[in-house]
Amino acid sequence: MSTQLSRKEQSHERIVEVAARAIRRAGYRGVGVADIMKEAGLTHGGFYAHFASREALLVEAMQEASRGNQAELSEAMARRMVKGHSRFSALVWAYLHDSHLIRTENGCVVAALSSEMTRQGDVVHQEARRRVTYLVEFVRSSLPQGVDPEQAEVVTATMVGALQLARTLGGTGGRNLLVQTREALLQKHQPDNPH
Amino acid sequence: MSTQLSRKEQSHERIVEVAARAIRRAGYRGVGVADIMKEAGLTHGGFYAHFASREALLVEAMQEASRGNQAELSEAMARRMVKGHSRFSALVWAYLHDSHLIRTENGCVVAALSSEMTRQGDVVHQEARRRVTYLVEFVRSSLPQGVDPEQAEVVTATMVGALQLARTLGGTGGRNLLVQTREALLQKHQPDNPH
DNA sequence: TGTACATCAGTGAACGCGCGTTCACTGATGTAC
DNA sequence: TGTACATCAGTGAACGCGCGTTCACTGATGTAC
Repeated sequence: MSTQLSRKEQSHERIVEVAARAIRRAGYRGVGVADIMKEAGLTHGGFYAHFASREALLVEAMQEASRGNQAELSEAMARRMVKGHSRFSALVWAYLHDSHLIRTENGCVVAALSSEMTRQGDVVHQEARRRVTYLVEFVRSSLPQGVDPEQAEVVTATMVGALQLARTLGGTGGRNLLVQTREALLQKHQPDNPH
Repeated sequence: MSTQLSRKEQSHERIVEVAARAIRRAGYRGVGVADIMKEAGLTHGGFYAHFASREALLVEAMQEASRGNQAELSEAMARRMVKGHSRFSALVWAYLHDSHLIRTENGCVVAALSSEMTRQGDVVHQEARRRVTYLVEFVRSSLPQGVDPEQAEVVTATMVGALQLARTLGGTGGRNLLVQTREALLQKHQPDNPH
């Protein structure tokens, strides 16, 4: 597994990781070729030895962001499940945690970009569809037993929407919105067991 | 009420109406000074006789978009209420109607822009907060009697999120997501009366 | 072990284009007498 | 009613800047013998 990465592969990975953060912090438009390369410790001229176009980077950045966030979510959920939370409760608390109000660059790529997704070129939009589907399936796999699996779409929409509205409101209003959303989701899908 | 508008005021209104559609179709970045002026039948040079800056136009465009969409929503709801729908059912059907999957330029400005709102300058972000609050209050005023008014935030988040995910998915997947969201909202908040 | 050459990753200047903003000017409308 | 002038809305050229993309070149690493 300890695959040796060539110098070029290391650079490539570094660029994608930087872009995966930038795309969630600043949106599609906030990802500039020169800025990304600079933050990765390189100069912009070398970019096209790594990617066919800026769009190609955006696609890789979305994949990397999704992968990274999924890993963080899973870890945070595992910590909560150890403490007795159900998988669903752990998901709701991890996804709608107050920390995501400010630190968007490590957060959910769908929540960070959803209203811009339909305005991108074909390849980016197609990757966006995959990221949405992936998130919905992750939510589905975390629903409590006995809950209709078709609820996954609605739960996902609620969490994504709540995060966005809370971020826009910010401050107390934003935190309150998260509180209410967590309570509503947990009450609806496991009313007897708050954990 | 039939206020006579001066020639300049008429132009101003036309520009804002064009921008209110453009901002929902193409996002903040999709609103270019030259394009908007052209679509309003003017040339770009005259822009700064109407607005202090592009940002000032964005603020007015958001207000106009919100006002216009609110009017359309209310009309659509009234038509459904005449047919026996409850106010809440009418809201859910009007807001999550399939037609909003494609025609975004007349749709909800919050759904069209939410993931970009936090990345705008202060004045635009501030107006965005107002638009979110306004939408939440509209939803609150449409909740069925007996439902906790604090559910307004969650319902709004669900509707906004669902519209965005459905738009990204598009086609059958998008329409299915809307169907499931409508059913879930109606079942949760008025389980006995499907209307 | 050392030398000559090829390959490779990255550099930095330059190009072209779009876009927000400015400004001197024009043509139409309104006003004074 | 007509003439002279002022005001006003809009025009279009130009400026400056950012940004995606290209390309000739450099310096380091790897390879052949």
